[in-house]
Amino acid sequence: MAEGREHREYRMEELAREAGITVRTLRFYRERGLIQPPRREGRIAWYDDHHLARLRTITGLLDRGHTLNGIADLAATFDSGRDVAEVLGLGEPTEETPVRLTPEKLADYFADEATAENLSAALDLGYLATDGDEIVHISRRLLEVSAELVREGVPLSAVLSSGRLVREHADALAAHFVRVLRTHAADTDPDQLRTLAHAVVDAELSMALDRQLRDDDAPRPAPDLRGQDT
DNA sequence: ATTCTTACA
DNA sequence: TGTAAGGA
Repeated sequence: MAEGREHREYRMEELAREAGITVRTLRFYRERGLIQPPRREGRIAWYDDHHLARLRTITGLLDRGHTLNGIADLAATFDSGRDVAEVLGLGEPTEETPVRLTPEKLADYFADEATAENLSAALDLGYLATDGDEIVHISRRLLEVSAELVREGVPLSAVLSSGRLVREHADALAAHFVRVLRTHAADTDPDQLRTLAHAVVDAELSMALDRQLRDDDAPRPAPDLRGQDT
């Protein structure tokens, strides 16, 4: 019979055996903060599937050449990350599809750019969230684009900074569209607003890119993007 | 006697 | 990271 993913608990020796490490190594990892403290019942330490998944992740990253200290940084980053339910809320009406990733897959996307600092920034931006020992990226599109930019040589830190900037402007634009709708057409279906706003921004961005790419030898200040309301 | 920690190699 | 010694 195959072992279903149960919620059983393990004592040190059993957990270590399942994870393919020694008990000494297990304690070593715990001292370095690579795994969270076990549930303590008097003298004995109880570990669960959560810890087991983490241990397998650690050995996987170790095999990929990551250093223990590096993994410790990643672990700290993930443990400090908010939970997915918190970020995704109760089914927000976004068109973006989340992507579930293992830490290894994330390393595949960004290679050595997947530093603790960058991951921390991505968590802060809300791009990434932790769900158990897995990671969730809130938008497959943003994930793919980010990976592509990194492949093109853009540092991930710069990609994330750009994301933060775009986020601010997008927030301003969205706030403006909503304000206009509520002021002049309060009865309009919000879904129509999405479509119209998308079209406006897409067209304007397209033309803006044309302008920026064309006269790059004619120095010209960037157009100001500020919501000047009452 | 068992389970885990401390300390040392 | 292994192991011996010791607390609970």
